[in-house]
Amino acid sequence: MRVLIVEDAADVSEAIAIRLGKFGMACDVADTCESAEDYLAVQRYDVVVLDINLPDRNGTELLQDMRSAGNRTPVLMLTALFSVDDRVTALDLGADDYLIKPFDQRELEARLRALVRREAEQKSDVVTLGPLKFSPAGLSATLEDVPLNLTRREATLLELLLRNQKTPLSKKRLYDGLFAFEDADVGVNAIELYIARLRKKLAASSVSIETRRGVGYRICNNG
Amino acid sequence: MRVLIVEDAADVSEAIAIRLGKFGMACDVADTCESAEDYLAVQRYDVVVLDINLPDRNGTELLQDMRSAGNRTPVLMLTALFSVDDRVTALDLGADDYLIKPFDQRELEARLRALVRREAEQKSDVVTLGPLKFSPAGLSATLEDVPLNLTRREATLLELLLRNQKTPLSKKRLYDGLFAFEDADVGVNAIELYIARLRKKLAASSVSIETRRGVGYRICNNG
DNA sequence: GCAAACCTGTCACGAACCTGTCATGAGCGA
DNA sequence: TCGCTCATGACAGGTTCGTGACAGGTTTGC
Repeated sequence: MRVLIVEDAADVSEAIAIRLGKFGMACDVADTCESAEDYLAVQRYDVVVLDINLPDRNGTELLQDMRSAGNRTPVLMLTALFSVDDRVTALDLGADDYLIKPFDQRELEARLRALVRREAEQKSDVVTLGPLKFSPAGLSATLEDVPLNLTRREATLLELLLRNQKTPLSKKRLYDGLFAFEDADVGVNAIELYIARLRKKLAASSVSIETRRGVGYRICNNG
Repeated sequence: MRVLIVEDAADVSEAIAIRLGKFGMACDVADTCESAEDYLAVQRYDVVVLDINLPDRNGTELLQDMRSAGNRTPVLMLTALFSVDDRVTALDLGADDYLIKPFDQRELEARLRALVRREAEQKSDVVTLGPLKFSPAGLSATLEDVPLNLTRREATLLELLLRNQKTPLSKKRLYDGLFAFEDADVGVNAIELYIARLRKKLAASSVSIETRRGVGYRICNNG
């Protein structure tokens, strides 16, 4: 899951990012509306945490721009001053939830999960490919009903591949799904590594990951 | 098991919470419809105990909102004035059970367990895994018919694991099932501790708790 | 009321495992 | 054949997990 945190107080955003990171959420941090727009232009997020008070513009304006541009990503507003008016405005503009500072980190996490869950309720079902079953709920997979022991990264990668069986996924795309910007120094080679590790675990079955040189990877079943 | 108690009489809600707490249920208390909605937005509950008479709105309205928002959490209505009309209304709106004040605490417990059981489609009260039998009513378990001496927390954890044998449960999920919001400062490490303690008690049997690093825990029987 | 027993959760440290880099070699296309 | 992309084993570093010891709190029994 990928989260964009738009917040100018570095200490706050960092605390959030570290904490969410521990629960497997990939966090990017923007400290102005402008940089937030850059992030949003480049990357799809599962949810956005948006402070109202930002140095360059008001967070509600950013929200408004997002919505009028057709961006339906769930947004959680965050602010110290949240009058009833602000709150109504925010919700009317398309915010999905709000939280008043100071807030409890655990509550933030819970609300984010609730938002994402609401969004992902439909696609949380089990994905199947021949003898391979993947359950996003527990990040677990079985091959001919024998559990595969996948690590978190392996599971994420497998999910990406399974959800896009038609088209090969470029290494870039996989990379974006697997790592946040802050993992900036991770080499692209890491993707190859995880593909190799997945292949090893799938070796005994009819499911395989095929390479399209210069294009990407695709998972398929030759059963 | 996680319970939301919506009741404005503090003495009543507190009594319920303390009592249910002793049976390993993590209870959050809301004294208005509004705060109840906040809780519901943030946290998944196994069951809601809902008073009809609340200061801000009628409990049935809250119930109606929940159902129309697609929330299928079992609800037990609670009230002093329960005419047949009220009762019919409540059930029509999607309440799963009702109880007339004053009521016996033990009856409340029993009904809550029944509701949750119905939801989990458990035929019998007792959950079994190989030589391990768990009875939620008394929070007691036996291993090869020898009683295991479980503490409240251990028993709650075991129940969570047993009711979700298919998918590994994340530490976060276990945490949410074990602790209420008011236990806010408990560290995540506590989960590891209780897992260790449970393992010790299960050591002599074929039942074990496996770790999925970075993903969660799962109980299974290697008999 | 008091004391003993027990439950609960923190801390700290070591072990186990995951993660990503590097380096080397294979495979493919031109 | 050359140059590139990809595959994969080995390894270091970091993170997550397991567990013993302990302090504070609660329950139990007297």
